[in-house]
Amino acid sequence: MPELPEVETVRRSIAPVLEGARLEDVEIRDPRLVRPFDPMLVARELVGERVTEVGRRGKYLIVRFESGRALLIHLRMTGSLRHARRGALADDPHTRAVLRLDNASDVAYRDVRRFGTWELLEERELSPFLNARVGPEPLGSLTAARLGLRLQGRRAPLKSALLDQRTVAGLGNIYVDEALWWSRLHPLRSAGRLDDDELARLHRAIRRVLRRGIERQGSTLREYALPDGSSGRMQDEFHAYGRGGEPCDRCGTPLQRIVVGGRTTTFCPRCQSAPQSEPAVARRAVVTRA
DNA sequence: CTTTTTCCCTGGACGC
DNA sequence: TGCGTCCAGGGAAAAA
Repeated sequence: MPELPEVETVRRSIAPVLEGARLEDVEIRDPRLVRPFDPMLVARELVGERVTEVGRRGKYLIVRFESGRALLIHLRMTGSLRHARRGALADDPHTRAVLRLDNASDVAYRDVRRFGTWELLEERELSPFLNARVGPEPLGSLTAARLGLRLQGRRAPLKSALLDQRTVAGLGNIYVDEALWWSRLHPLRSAGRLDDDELARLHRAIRRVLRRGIERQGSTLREYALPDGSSGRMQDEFHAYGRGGEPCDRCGTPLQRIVVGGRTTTFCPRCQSAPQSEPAVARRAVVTRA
């Protein structure tokens, strides 16, 4: 599942390919990708554009063009970008769109589950679009105090608040579970009730797991791959995600698997204990044996 | 306003 | 071998 480290890895790999290139042809095979717009019209708008910069905001890839317009690519669950010589990726049944570049190569968009989206925005639309959906960049100027302000007054479970992209940009199920494990915070803690020390731990842990994720070029579980088809290696360093029933790397207690806000959540019931003051929250949780 | 629920989508794993 | 069922989950939209 592409989260901030995966999207940033894709950005870094694909930027040198796209920047300066002109789109000679654009084929949008899956109309769902650009819904509710007409794929033929979107493709026609893109042809002839020259890429000036490939950026990222949260989990959005931002392909900027000379005209000032921008193509926002969201990979959602199983989306990926591949780069190869012309025509090499055309036969893949999961290729949903192809950008033909003027340097004799193609960038193909693959997406098995078709949740991904492409949005072509005018220059003036870009900031409003992103600001309405995405909070501060955790590897940017986010401080523990600012994180505290984002969580202030929120009664939702900490896990749910962190998955909300407006709280902090770019976290998904994997990196939230990892950050909560590192910060020793229970996923069902009320989001607005962390003290300063806990906020500092959480802030540090979020930055730690995201930085490490980028260093390891993301986590490859099934579909995620770099544009050259290679895999990330962060999955080898998971302490919580997907490890229900396995011993905690800190204390040996079996990790527990629960569902929070419809998302599978794995944590250490000993290291990440809920405080006495919030028993009602813990009791409401749906707990299943790992 | 906030929070929760439903829906979208495919393919791999699993039970029989 | 095949079929049915469950599960993975980001985020928009609807419901509460």
